[in-house]
Amino acid sequence: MSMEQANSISAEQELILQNARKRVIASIGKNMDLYGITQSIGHLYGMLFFQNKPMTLDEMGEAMEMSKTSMSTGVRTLVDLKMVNKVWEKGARKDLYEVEMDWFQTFSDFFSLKWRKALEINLSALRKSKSELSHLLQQNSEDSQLHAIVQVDLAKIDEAIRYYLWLDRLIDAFESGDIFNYVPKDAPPQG
Amino acid sequence: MSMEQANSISAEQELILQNARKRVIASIGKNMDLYGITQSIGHLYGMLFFQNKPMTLDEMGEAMEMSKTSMSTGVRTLVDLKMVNKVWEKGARKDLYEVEMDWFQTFSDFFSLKWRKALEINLSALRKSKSELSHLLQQNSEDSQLHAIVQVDLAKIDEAIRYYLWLDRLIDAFESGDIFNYVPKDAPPQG
DNA sequence: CCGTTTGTACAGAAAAAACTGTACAGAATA
DNA sequence: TATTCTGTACAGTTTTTTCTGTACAAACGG
Repeated sequence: MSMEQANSISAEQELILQNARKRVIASIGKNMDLYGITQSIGHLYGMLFFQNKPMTLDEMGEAMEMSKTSMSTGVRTLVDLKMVNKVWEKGARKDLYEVEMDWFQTFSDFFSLKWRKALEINLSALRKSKSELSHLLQQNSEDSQLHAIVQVDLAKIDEAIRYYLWLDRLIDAFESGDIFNYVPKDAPPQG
Repeated sequence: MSMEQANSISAEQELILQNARKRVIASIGKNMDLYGITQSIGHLYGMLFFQNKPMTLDEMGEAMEMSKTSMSTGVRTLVDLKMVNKVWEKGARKDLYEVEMDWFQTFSDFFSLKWRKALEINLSALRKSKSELSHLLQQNSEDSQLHAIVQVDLAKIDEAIRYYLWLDRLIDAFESGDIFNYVPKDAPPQG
């Protein structure tokens, strides 16, 4: 993988710089699966992270030694996750992309997008099932045998709903930035 | 997938109950990829969730219509994530497993395990690279050309470290339970 | 309006992962 | 100790995902 760099520094210095970058890029790329992202897309992200100017698909393909098609799909995934932004430049023929450098924001956006979506789907299923089971009990209110069985499921469902409502408020705290009132961006002086 | 259930309720009632369960199980299974878990393991988890007693590998295999080998590896993944607990029962020949029903705990454990691990690896890489680049600057303190280039990378690395230190404290808040002081498990009465 | 250029859809190839059956080591039982 | 039983390692198969090259539609330039 070759990177843009003014050749105004010595080859030895360049090597040290590139090694320092490579270590971070590899580390980021490997751990990006937490975001549901492929290792190679994670690598692309890491590479973009150290780029000091927006990049085109062709440039990415060259840097990653991969096809432009892969860069297109990869960068779209990153844009969807708001980890990378499309940049507008006057009279630019090609699309340009750069990473969102505010990682606090990236973290919040990721949770808003992915976790909230999962939460909503699960909550919806839980409520629908809860409703059905409640109905079942209502319509057989004298059947204590049935009651005993269904009540166990209902209790589990209620507890699950309780958890998801909490998760919803947690994500709210991320979205609003309130979380930084509780856990400040910078550690308060210890004492 | 067949489930244990005393046949003390009518077939019609049984059907309603099973459908209510299936909906929730399918929903949970689908969204479990956020935990880096395969859909079928997610399905296994959901199935276990509605089981009212600990289960053996053979029972799981029958319920999931899958091989015991898959159950073995699947349940181990879930145990590693602390989503499922191994249960000891007097004189039981086979291993027994049941889901951890405290989802607040499950959430915290997941972040402790996965996110903290990623955090530590990345932080380590960042610090190593930071150290190397700082050295490089120190040893060429008069080279303003080099300084300009490396300083940009160092600024990015410092900001990334700042983010990870915050994430570390956030996970601390999950682990200690402090997070529930900020975002209570139950919504306070609105007003 | 015609000729380029750019990003992506799509189909096929390559790579990775999930799943299974067999075989076996270690634990439990007698 | 011998016997039975349970969980998992491993190799092979199937399924899924990733990646690429080609082809083309939309955008842009002249």
